[in-house]
Amino acid sequence: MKFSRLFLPTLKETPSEAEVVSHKYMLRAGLIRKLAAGIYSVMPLGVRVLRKIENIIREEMNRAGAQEVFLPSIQPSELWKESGRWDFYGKELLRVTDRHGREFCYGPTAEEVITDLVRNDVRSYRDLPLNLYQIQTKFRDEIRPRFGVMRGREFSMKDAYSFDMDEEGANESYQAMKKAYEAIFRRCGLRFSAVEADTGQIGGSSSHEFMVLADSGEDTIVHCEKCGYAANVERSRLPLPPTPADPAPHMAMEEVSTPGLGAVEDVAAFLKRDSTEFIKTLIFKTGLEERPLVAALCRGDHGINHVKLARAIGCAEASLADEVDVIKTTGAPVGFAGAPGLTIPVVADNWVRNMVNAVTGANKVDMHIVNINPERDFPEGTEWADIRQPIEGDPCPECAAAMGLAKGIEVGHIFKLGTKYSESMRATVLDAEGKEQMMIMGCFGIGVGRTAAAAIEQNHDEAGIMWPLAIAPFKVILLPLNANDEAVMDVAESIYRQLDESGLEPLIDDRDARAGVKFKDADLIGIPLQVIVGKKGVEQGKAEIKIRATGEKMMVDIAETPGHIAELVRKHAP
RNA sequence: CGGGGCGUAGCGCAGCCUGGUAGCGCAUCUGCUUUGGGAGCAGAGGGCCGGAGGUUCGAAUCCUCUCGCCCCGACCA
Repeated sequence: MKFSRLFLPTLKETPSEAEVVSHKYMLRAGLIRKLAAGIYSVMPLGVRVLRKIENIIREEMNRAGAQEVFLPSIQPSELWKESGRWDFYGKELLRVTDRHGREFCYGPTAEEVITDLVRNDVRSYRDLPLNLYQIQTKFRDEIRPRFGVMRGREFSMKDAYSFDMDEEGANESYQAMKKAYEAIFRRCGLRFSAVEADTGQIGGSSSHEFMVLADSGEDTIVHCEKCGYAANVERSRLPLPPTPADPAPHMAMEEVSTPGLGAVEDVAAFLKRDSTEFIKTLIFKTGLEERPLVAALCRGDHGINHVKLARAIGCAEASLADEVDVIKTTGAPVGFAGAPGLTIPVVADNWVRNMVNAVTGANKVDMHIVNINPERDFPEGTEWADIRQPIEGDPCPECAAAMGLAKGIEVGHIFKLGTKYSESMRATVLDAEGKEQMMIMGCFGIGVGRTAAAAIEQNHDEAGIMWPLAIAPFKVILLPLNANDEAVMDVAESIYRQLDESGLEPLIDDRDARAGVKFKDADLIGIPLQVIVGKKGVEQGKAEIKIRATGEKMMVDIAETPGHIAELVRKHAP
């Protein structure tokens, strides 16, 4: 491909809307342009990257026995009403009405459509297992799209759905997908972690998220260097705290005045106690009728994880109560709540249980209690659970080694769905005895554009993108520095032809531009290998090869350049 | 949804407070020079100042409404 013919408008300056690196470079390198909030056009260079990723996905999905289909993006409301999600999905579902007044939605996912397809055409256990996937545009009307294609509203996603006769088969399908995903992201050249994840509203027994490790990630994960355990914080398991070998004797509770001090840190400083000796009491709304408000407790230096709490309570979503509810339930303004005397249900984090002579709120303005001992002083019926946010250095649930925290970008998510959709939509097959059985389903997604963005987050420098070879839009860029010098152009073109014939996907910067411009653009768009052809080099029969990611440069004989490139491609291909 | 910010040429911005009919840098086009890290000089094109209404002799500028975009926040007691 000739640079002069390529629709590749690069930008010297970053458009003001971009905040994160991947977004900035995707705009500057001419990969995407914004049309509306969270909606982007993909330009030729961007399309080449997406196709690379898609093809890796296809190869690995096919290898894992899945078959590609292509489902409609516009889906009738009837199916969504049948699954119960027409009402449940809320405002993220973009609803449209056709000229006859029939309701449709733009598919944010395709469980309904695929389940409908399969239930109509699969009748026998002999047809299972079945795994169907597609790469399709999805639309989710996010409250706040941001970071370019990282959290867009319209985006391309690979979604796969597995159908099995029984649990065992479903597990096999799940494991096959997990293996395929690992292969996909490895081949894309990404550093990633498959972490245990929350199943959220979808339910089911297990779920893994594939996280590309990057500081700009929106998700936090805990991971153990020693044994490899890794989980989304929302799903993190924390072991019980060590029992103190020689606990101090329990002293009598006592109220102390803490005028105007509600926050743990302030009270701790005032009482000259460590925040680890505090018990924090938070009031949450549950949305449940039988217990609309719940008190959640954790150690002073810990935090409550809302998702873990919601799971412990058994509600859809737990959010902090407002001031009015706090006063109503505790009798004191925000900052002075404590478990003793509370009449609402109390859920306490496991790490609070064996605290001794701790400090907590007294449910009175400007008062705290010292020497509280949970087993002795907490209300009858207090529930104990793992509801807190992990912190750096927490022990691993598998091997007890200290764990670390990291930020990640969720590029893939795999779920065991169980019979959620096969039940609501009556997707059954006949087993060997001729009895109807619910199909056991799984679903598996990969964000294609997000994978590209994540690759940039992980592979860039001040000059621009450094594409991993496997997903680079071109593998090599030729930079003839003197477009007017026939000898230089001849050499560059001859190398270009040879690379092209070897399938090495070269791009040649044939523009009549200054060397600096070509270097800057080449670095920005991040082609992994650069071949620099200059006047002096040509006179000596040499060309220069530069590896974008490392900056490594080497002078090679012109005749041997294509061979060298081929060798480098072979060596650096993951 | 709440809060903050911004809409002026393809991109980055100034002008607005204190109304007088739009400017800078980059990019684009032409010519000459230059040519291994975003060249220099000379010239040129390109904007109903997001939109609507109002105030005024006169509005990018003041007022009202509206649309769009970006960022922050779901309260850690």
